Amino acid sequence: MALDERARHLLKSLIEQHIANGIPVGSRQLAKGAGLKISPATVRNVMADLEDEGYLISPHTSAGRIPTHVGYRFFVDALLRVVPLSPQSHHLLVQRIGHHIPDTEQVLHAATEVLSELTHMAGFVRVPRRANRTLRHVDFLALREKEVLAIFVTDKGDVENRLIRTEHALSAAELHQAANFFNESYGGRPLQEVIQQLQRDLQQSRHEMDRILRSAMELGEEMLEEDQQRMLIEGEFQLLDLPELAGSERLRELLNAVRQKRDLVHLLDGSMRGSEVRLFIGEESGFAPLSDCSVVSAPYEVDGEVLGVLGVIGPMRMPYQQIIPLVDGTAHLLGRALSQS
Amino acid sequence: MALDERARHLLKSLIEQHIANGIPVGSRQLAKGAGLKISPATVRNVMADLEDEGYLISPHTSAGRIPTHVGYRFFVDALLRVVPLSPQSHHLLVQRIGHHIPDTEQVLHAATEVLSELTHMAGFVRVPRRANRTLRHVDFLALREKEVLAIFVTDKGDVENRLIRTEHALSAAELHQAANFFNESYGGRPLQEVIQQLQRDLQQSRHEMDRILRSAMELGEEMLEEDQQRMLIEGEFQLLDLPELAGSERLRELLNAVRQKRDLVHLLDGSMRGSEVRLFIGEESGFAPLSDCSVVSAPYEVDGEVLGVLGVIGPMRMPYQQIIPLVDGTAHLLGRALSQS
DNA sequence: ATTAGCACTCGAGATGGTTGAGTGCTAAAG
DNA sequence: CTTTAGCACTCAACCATCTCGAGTGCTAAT
Repeated sequence: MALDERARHLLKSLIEQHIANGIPVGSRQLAKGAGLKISPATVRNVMADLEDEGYLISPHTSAGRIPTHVGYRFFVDALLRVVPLSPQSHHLLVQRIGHHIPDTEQVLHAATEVLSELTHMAGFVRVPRRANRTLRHVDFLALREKEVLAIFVTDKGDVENRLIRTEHALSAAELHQAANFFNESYGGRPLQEVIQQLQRDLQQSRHEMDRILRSAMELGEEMLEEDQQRMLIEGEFQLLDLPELAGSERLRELLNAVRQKRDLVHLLDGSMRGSEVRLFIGEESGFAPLSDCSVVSAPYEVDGEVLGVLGVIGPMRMPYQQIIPLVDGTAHLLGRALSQS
Repeated sequence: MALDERARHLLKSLIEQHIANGIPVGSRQLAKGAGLKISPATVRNVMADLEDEGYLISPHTSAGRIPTHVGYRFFVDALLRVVPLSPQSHHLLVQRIGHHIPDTEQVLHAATEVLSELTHMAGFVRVPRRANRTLRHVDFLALREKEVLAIFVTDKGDVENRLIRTEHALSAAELHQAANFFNESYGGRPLQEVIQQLQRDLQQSRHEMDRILRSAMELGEEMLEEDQQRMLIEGEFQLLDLPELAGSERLRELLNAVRQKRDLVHLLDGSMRGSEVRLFIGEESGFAPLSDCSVVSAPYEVDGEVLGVLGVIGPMRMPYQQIIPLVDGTAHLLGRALSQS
C-alpha cells in the first residue's frame, strides 16, 4: 500500500528529526516539527499506519517512534534530497587527496583518513585490484648463501618482495641471468597471465633455477591473493562513541568484524558493479555484526574501469544527505588522483 | 619500613587472590585463603599497615582492599615466583614463530599474534631498527614518462620503494647507469652512513640525475624515519573486555594511544637497554592513557645485539607469573627465528 | 601480640512512588 | 469520512527509602 503525500512528509520529518537528535520522536513533537497544521492525534494515526507498514517501530510503549531499516531505506530512496557537497568539504578533499601526491598507497591512505575525519565514522578504501596490472620488472638478489630475495614490480609501481631459500648457493651472475630471462619472457604482460604461463612452463622441470622461478610465481600468486583481502580502514574507534552501539557486546563483534575484513571485503566487492553510491542499511547487508550499522560505499574508477570501492561505516542513524555526496565526491577525486599516478 | 614475613605473605596472598578473581579482598577471605592460623581481626591490622605503606587501597569503606601499583611492583619484585613457561605454550610458540618462516615481516607478525592470543591481551612487537642495516641494492625503474620508481633493498631483505617525478624523461639506460653508480658508490654501507654521505655529495649539484639521487636519499631517510614509528599491534580489542577499563572514556583514550603508537614507541625504546623482561605497572609508565594498565616487555636480540622490543599490554591485574615467562620466551624465540633469516 | 566483640560505614539491590512523555481508543466536530 | 479533543493507560526514568551483607576500625579481654 502506497503512502500518501502527508504520510511521506511525516515520515521524512520524523527521520530527519531522529537523525538530528537521536531520540525517539513523539506525535506532539512531530506535529510541531513537520510544519503541518495537524493535531498530534492525527499524527498518531498516521504513525500507527507507518508502524503497520514496517517503517517505524516503538522502542517501548510510551517512547515515540524510531525508523526501522525499512524506513531508512524508503527515506533514502524516495524522500531524501541529497545536498551538494559543501565547498569547504570539497576543498578539503581536494587538498588531501588532490593530484599532487604521486604514491598510490599514500593517496589511498589519505582518502581513508579524510573519509573518517569528515564523517566522524569509520572510513574504508578497498585497494585497487592488481590482477590486471602488468609485470614491469623482476629482480633476484642474493642476500646471503642460499637466500634469494625476489622483487616484483608492476607497471603501477606496486612492489612486492619475498625471501626464497635455495638448495645451493647461486651466484650473482646466475641470478642476474634468471632475472633477465624472466623479464624478457614475462615482462609487460598481465600478472595473472604471467602466473598462468609460469604454471604451464614449470610443470615438469626440476632445475634449481626453476625452483626460484617457481617461488617467484608463488610470490606473484600471493600478490594476487593478498589483495583479495587488502582494505584500508581508519577511525574504527569513532564507532565507540555511538550511543546506539554502546552495548559493548555488539560493539566488540563489530570491531572484530571490521578488523577481520574478510566478510566486509566480500560484501563490498559485490557492490563494485555500477558506478553509483550504494547503501547497505542495517540488516540489508546480510552480515550480522553490521546489522545496527549502515555502510555507504561508492566505487572509484580510472579511465572508466572500476578499481575498487570506498566508503564509510556508521550507525543507521547518519546524515545520509551529507554522507552520500561526500562518499561520492571522494570516490571521484580518488579516481582522478589515481589516474595521474 | 620493611615488611615482616607475615605481612609479605599476606600481601602476596591478597594480590594473588585479587588477580585470580578481580574483586577486592576482605580480611575474612584473606585470613582463610592465606593458610595461616590467624584471625580476620589480625589480618585487618596488617592490612591497615599495608595500606599506610601504600601497597593497598580500599575502593570504599566496606569493600576489602585491592593492590595499588606500588603493591604490584613490590609483588613482582620481591614476592613473585615466576613459573616456567608451560610446555604447551612453549610448543605453541615454537610452532608459530619457529625457524621455518623465512620472511622477517611474517615472523614479526606471527609473534605479535601469538602474544595476543596466549595472553588474551594486546600484543605488540617493535620492529627491528633499520638504522644499521647496510644498503644491499638500489634500482631505478622508469615507470612512465617522467616517473621513476626507486627501490631500496637492505642486507636483511627490507624493501622500500618510492615514486619520483622528474622534470625530463629519462631513458632506461640513464637510469641503469645511475643505479649502477649508486650501487657501486654506496652499496654495502650502513644506511645511515649512505644518507649522510649523499647529503654531503649532493650539497651543491643541480643535475637532473642528481635530483633522482636526492629523491632516493629522501627515500632512505624516510625508511629510517618511518621505523621510528613502526610497531605491530594485535588484539587491542581484547582490552574492551576488561571490566576494570569498561568506563568507555578511558578506554577510548587507551585505544587511541595504542593506535597512535608514538608515545608507546618512545616508552618502549627506553627499555631497549638490558636484556631483561621489564614491567611498567600502572602510572609507572608516566603515560596517562596507560595508567590503568601494565606493560610487560622484553627486548629481543640477534647475535647479542638488541633489535627491538616486544610484549603485551593489559590490565594491572594480570597473571604476571605466567605473562612474564611468556613474553620472555617469545622474545628469545623471535631472536632465534630472526637470526636465521 | 592476638583475638573476640561490637558499632559503624557504605555499596548493591530491592521497593515503591512520582513524573512526564507518549500511546490507543472513542466520541464529537467538521 | 477525516480530523480532533479528551481520556485512561503504559512505561521508562528518576528519586527516595530501606534492607542486606560484607567489611572496617576500635576497644577490651585473652
